[in-house]
Amino acid sequence: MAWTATPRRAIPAGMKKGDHLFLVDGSGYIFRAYHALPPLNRKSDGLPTNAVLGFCNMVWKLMQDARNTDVGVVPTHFAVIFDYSSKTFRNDLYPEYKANRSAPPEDLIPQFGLIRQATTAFNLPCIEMEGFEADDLIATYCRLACEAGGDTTIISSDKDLMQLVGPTVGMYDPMKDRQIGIPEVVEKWGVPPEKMIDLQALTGDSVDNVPGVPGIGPKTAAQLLEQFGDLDGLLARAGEIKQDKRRESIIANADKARISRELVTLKNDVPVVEGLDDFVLHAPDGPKLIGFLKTMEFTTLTRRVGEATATEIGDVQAVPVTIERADTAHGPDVGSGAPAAAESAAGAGPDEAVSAKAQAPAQGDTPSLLSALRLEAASAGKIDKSAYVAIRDAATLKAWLAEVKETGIVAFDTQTTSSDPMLADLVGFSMAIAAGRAAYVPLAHTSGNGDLLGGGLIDNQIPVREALALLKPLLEDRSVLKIVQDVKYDIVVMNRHGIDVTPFDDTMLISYVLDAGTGHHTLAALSEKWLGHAPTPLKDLAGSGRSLVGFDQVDIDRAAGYAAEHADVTLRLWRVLKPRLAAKGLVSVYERLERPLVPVLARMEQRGISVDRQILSRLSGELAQGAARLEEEIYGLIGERINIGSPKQLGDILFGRMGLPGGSKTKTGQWSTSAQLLEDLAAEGHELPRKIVDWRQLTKLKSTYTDALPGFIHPDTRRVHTSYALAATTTGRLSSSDPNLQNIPVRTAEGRKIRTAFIADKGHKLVSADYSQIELRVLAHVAEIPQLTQAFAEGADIHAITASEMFNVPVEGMPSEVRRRAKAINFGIIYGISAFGLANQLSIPREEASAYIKKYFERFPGIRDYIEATKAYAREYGFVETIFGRRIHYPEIRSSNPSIRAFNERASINARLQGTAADIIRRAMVHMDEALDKAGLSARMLLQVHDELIFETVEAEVEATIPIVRQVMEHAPMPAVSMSVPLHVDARAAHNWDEAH
DNA sequence: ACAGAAGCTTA
DNA sequence: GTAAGCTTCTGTT
Repeated sequence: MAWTATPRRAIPAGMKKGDHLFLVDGSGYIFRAYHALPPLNRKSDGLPTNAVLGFCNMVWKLMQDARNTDVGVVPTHFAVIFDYSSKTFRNDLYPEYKANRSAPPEDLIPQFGLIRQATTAFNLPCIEMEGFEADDLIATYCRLACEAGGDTTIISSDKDLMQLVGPTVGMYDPMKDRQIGIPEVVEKWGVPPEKMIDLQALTGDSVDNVPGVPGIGPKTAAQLLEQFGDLDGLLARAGEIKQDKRRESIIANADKARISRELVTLKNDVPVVEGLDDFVLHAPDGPKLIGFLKTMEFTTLTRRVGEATATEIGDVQAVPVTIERADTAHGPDVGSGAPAAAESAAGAGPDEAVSAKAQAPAQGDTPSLLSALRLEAASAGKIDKSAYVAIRDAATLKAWLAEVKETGIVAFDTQTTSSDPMLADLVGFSMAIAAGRAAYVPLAHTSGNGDLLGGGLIDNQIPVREALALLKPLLEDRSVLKIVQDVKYDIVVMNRHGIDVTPFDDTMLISYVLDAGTGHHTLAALSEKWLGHAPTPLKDLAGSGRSLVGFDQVDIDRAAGYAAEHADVTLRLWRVLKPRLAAKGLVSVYERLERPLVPVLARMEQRGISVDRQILSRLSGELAQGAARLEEEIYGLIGERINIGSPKQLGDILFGRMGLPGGSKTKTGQWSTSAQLLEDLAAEGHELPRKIVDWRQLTKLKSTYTDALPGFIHPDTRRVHTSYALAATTTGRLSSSDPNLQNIPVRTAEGRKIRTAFIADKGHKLVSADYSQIELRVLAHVAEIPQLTQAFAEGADIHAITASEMFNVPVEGMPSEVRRRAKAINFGIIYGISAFGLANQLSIPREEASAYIKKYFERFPGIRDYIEATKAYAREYGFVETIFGRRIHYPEIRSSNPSIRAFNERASINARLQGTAADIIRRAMVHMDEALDKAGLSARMLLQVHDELIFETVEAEVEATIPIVRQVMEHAPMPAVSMSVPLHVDARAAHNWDEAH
C-alpha cells in the first residue's frame, strides 16, 4: 500500500482489504477538548463552544485528508461514536462503576448536543447505543473491520481503548498529533496491548471507580505480568511473590482483580444496528456544513470549508441549532437520542433521519456528484459579458473592494506590458466576484505611439499608486481568498510593488493536480474543456509577432472586455475544479506540494543569479575562433562552402556526394546526421565527422549560452531571472525557461566553462547541494528490493553491486566495462526499460540486451513485479501515483497501437520514480526557507535543477548552512512518508557554479 | 511570421 | 528506454 491509490467508491459497500476505518471516540474527545482548549464563547450570545470548535477542526482535518495529520492514511470509512447514557451493563456487574463521576461543568453541558449536531453536519454517522459505552461500540466495529480485512484507526488517546491495538488497529491522539501503535503501548505501559486488560485489572482506575488491587501501580503490574504471564497465572501463583505486602494484597484482593478485569474488558459483540457499509466516507455537503459552522460563528473554519468545497459562504444561511441548557440536562448523555435536534441542526428536511442508514446514500452527498452538478451548472449557462464594467474612479473601486471583502472570495488578474513578470509594468487589473459579475480597472493605458511623445496617459484612470494603495489591504487580507490563473506571475508583479498576495488559489495548479497528463493547463484550454467557452485570445487585442503592442496600447473598452472575461472565467473554473480536489482525494497534494511552492519560486525568480558578462564574452570569442578554424578545415575536406548547420546540406554531401557508409534516414526522408552516427563514423577512422561534431558543440555553446545569456541580465538587478513553470511537465518536475537554467552544460570541459560565469556576489559563495541517485533510491523503496535497500543503507556503489549480482563478479577489482553495463541497466529501469533502448545505449545487439534484462529480472524479481504492477495499475485506472499521492494520467495506455501502448507503459513506470523524486525536492524547497530562518542563516535559494538546489550565502555562514540544507533535503519525505532507503545529499561551496557542483 | 524537424543541452 | 527548453534550418503562410 505504499503507493497504490484506493479509489473511493461512491456506492456504499462493506469494507474490503485496503480500506481504512476511522472511529472517533466522540465522548472521550469532548471532555479532553473542553479541558485542553481555552474557553471560547459565541460572540452573539456567549454560548460556550470551545469543545465544539476543537471537535470540528479535528474532524475537518481528518476528513480533508489524513496526510494533514500524523495518521498518514486516507480513511475510506468514518464514524463518530458516543456514549448513550451513564448507565451500562457494567453497573449491573458492579454498581459503584463510575459512581464517583461528578456532573460535567456547566459550560460543557450545551456542547454535548452541539457536537452531535456537528457530526451530522459533517455528513458523518453519529453512533451510540443504550446500555453500552462508546468504547464497546468501538471494540465491536474494530472486530468487524478486522474480519472484513480492513484497517482501523481509533481517534482517541484513552488507555481503556489500548487493549484493541494490534496489527490492523492503531490509535491516533488528535490533540498531540501522535500515533499509538503496539510499540507506543509497550513503551508507555510496559506490556503489549493484549495484556492491557490484565494490567488495568491490577491497577484499577480511580476515575471510573474500577477497584483493582490496592498498592499495585502500572510499573508493578507490568513487572508482575512479565513474570507470571497473565492475571490468571499471577493469581494462581501469587504465593511465589517475595515482597510480603504485595503478596498479601494480591491474595486478599484477587476477587477485586477479577471483577476489575470484567469491567475493563471491552465488549466486542455489541448487537450494532449500523454496519460498516454505513460508514463509507462521503465528502461533506458544503452548504449544509457551512450553515452549521456559520451558526457556531467559527469564521476561520467556515472560510476553509468554503474554499475546499468551493462554496460561496456568503450564499449560505446560518441554521438553527438545538441548545441544551444546564437545567434540562442530566449528565454526559445530554442531547443523545434526540434525532430531531440533530436533524434541525443540519438543516436537513424532516425526511432525513440522523441514523447512518438513512444518511449515507443521499444522492447529492457524493463528492463526484457534487463535482458533476457544478460542472453541469458551469457549462449550461453561456458566458454573458454584458455585465462587465470598467472602473474609472476611486469611489467605484472602493465600492467593489468593499463587496469583495464581504464575499471573501475574488478572482483576480493583472494586465501588464510583458510576459516576463520581472519586466512587466502594471497596466490594469480585473476581478470577478460572481459568475458574470466582473470589472476591469485600467490604470496606465496610453494613447498612440508613446515612443515619440513619451506616451500620453489616457484620462479617467485611477493612478497606479492610488489603486495599489486601495488594493493592497485586500490582496493581503487573510480572510479574502484570491483566485488566480497562474498566480506566480501576479505574485511577482505585485511583490515588486510591495504587495504580498495571500491567501490564494490557482486554477492552473488545481487543474495540474487533478489532470496532469491530460493536456495543457492554460486558461484557454481549461475554459474550453470545462466551460465549453473559448475566451478571447490576447492576440486579438495586442497582436503578435512584429505587430505586437504592449497591453497599455490596447483600447480600454476592448481591454476591459478581455480582462474581465479572464477573471470571470477563472472564477467559474475554480467553482468547477476546486471540489474535484476533495472528490479525488488530492487536496493534500495541492496544499502540500503545489500551492506552497508558489511563493518559494516567486522569491527565487526575483532574486536571480549573478552572471559574469566578461567571462561569457571572452568564451564567446574563443568559441568563435574554434568554430571558424573547424569550418575552414571542413570546407577543405569537402571542397565546398556549404552551411554546416544545415543537416540537409550536410547529409547530401556526406552520404550523397562523398558516399560515406551507413547513413540512415530520418522520418522525413533526409539523411540522418546525428551526433551518434557521426561518432560511429569517426570511430571508423573518418576525419570529417569528428570535426563536424566538434563544430556543432562549439556553435551550440556559443549560440545557446555565451551569446544568449547576457541578453537575460536584468537592467536594474544586473542578475539573470529565470522563470519556473510549475505545471509544464507531466511528472511533477519544474521546468525553467527565459532562460532555461536547468540545461547549463556540465558534461564536457568546454561546456563547464559556461558554469564559471555563474557567480556569487562579493563576500558570498554559491552552495550547490544535490541528491545522490535519488531515482534509484526511490526505486529501491517503492519496489522493496532488499539488495538495493541494503546497498544504499551501507553507502555502497550501487552500480557495482548490481553488476556483482548479475554477473557473479566481486565488486573488488571489477572491470569498468562490467560496471558500465550495470549502470546502463539501472538507468534503463528508471526509463521503463526496453531491449531496443538498452541495445542502443550500449551499442550491442538487441538479443544481447534482452539477455541482460532477463538476467537482471532473475536477480531482482521485485523490480519485474514492480514494473508489471505499475503497468497493470496504469491500465486499470489510467493514471499512476507517486508515493505522495500525485497523480499522472496516461489516457493512451489502453491504445490498440502497440507502440503507443508500450510508450505509455514506459512513461508510467518512469513517472512514479521521476515524480516521486520531484515531490521530494518540492517538499525540501517548501521547508527550506523556514529552516534557514530558524537557524539564523541568511542563505537564499536561487535555482533548482531537478535534483540540485543552488544557494547564495555570505562566506562566513557557508559552514553553518551546508548541514541545514542537507538535513532538510535528506529528510524531506518525512513525516508524510518514511522511506526504507536513506537519501544522500552532497553539498559544497565555491565562488562559481562550476566549482560548487 | 510561424510551425515543425533536427539537433543539442540538462537531470 | 524517461522528463524538459532553445537554436537553427526549412518549408509554408
